[in-house]
Amino acid sequence: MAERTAGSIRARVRAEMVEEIKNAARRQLAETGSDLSLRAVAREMGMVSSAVYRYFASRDDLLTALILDAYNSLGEASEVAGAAVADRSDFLGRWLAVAHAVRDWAVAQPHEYALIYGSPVPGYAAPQDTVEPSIRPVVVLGEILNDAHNAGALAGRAPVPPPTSLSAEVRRVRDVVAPDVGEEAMVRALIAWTELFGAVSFELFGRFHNTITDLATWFDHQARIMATFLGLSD
Amino acid sequence: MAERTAGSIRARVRAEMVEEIKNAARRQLAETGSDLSLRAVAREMGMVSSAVYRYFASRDDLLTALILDAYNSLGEASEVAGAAVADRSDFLGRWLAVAHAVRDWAVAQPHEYALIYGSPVPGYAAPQDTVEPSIRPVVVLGEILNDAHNAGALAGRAPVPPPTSLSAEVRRVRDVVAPDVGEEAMVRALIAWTELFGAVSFELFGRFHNTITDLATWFDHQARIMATFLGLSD
DNA sequence: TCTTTGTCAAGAGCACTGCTCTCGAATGTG
DNA sequence: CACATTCGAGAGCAGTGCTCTTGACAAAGA
Repeated sequence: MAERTAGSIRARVRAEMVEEIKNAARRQLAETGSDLSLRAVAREMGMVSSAVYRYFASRDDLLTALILDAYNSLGEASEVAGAAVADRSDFLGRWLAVAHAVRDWAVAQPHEYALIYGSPVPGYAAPQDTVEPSIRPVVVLGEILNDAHNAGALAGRAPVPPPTSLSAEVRRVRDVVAPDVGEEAMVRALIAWTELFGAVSFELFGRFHNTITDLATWFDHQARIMATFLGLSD
Repeated sequence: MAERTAGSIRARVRAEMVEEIKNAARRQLAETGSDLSLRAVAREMGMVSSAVYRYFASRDDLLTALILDAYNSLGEASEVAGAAVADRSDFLGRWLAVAHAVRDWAVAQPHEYALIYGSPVPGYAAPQDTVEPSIRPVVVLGEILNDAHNAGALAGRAPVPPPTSLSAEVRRVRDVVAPDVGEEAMVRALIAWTELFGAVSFELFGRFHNTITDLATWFDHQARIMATFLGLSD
């Protein structure tokens, strides 16, 4: 059995090695465009391919590690951006900050975004570990909504109650993410979340090619309109 | 030079062969999950791998053919669904019909949906030929919007004009897709389009796993709310 | 009818991939 | 110091996309 003593030198070197391999993999992913070759990673590190298997049991394992890192990186970016807005009652500002943070992160590392929000990799099943980090941006958005509601700043729109078969599930999400808001607001939030990531995906995957070129301005405009839809504006 | 006489026997056999290969590829794509192997396709057809290259110059070529077919298949499904609504002035009904057609198509052939709306394939650049078939669903949606506008059924919402740097591009899209509507309505349409495909992607790529289970009902509910957002509902 | 011409499938082969196994060498711990 | 563990290297297997050559076959021309 491996001892893996916490502070041991071996363990530290090993951790560094793992980090280096992941970095090389990320670099390769960015260069070749979503095509990750274990052998090429090994080559770049000046080692033989079989040596990499000392650190990752399989290519999928390495990919999973990258995916987890990406989720956490995006999650942290969202949280930082959301917390950076000084005026906590500027709910529109907070929403825009987080939305832009998500887009900026995705534009900066498109391949990692594709890794977590593109089509799932063949044969790859997301382990349970990815669930918690994957909802971090959603939690941030939920907090804003909840705060706005409690401040009475969530404009009441004509309520369209979800059909009974959905009601329970929507409420369960609500309880986790924005416990104080109504069902109907939670539905709108889910829609806004869908639209946000739809917009980022469309931009990154070239869906707006030759249609809209000033993508940053478009994203901002569209995020503001979605804020109104949410009931957040002014 | 190849003669390729239109009705020649050789040409007909060849066309059938191409179709058979594509079908085998689609079948394999559905089974293995987005992992297309030319050799496996050849194996399934009882021929050797090199023979396939008589019909497709490369694996990417075969993939491109599948992508083009998928675009046209989805486009036709949208058009048929849109045309099937007898009451042409039931704009909400028409919108819902097309939206559901898109989702139904995607759910029925998830791998082909992933092919065209997932992360772009490594190193693969969409040829110009894919542009026209890829906007067919958008054209259908634009028509509904245009008809609704001309019938005075497009509820006027507080106009949020796009910033000047976007205005020209939005108007250019408008002129192609729904020439009679205002800029602000066109923006809402683009957002609704984004949300629609975001919703389908979220469902197919498992983003709602363990969150919302009655996905068909959710999609319908959410499409109705987006219709209100568009200004379509009654 | 015989010959030419183009098309086709097959097979071998190249460079690449993920992955396994074995074998020495280096290394930290008792 | 000796032992046990960990590591990197190398060979090797089965798979991949793709190329090139070879021989069979069928459609058109003399």
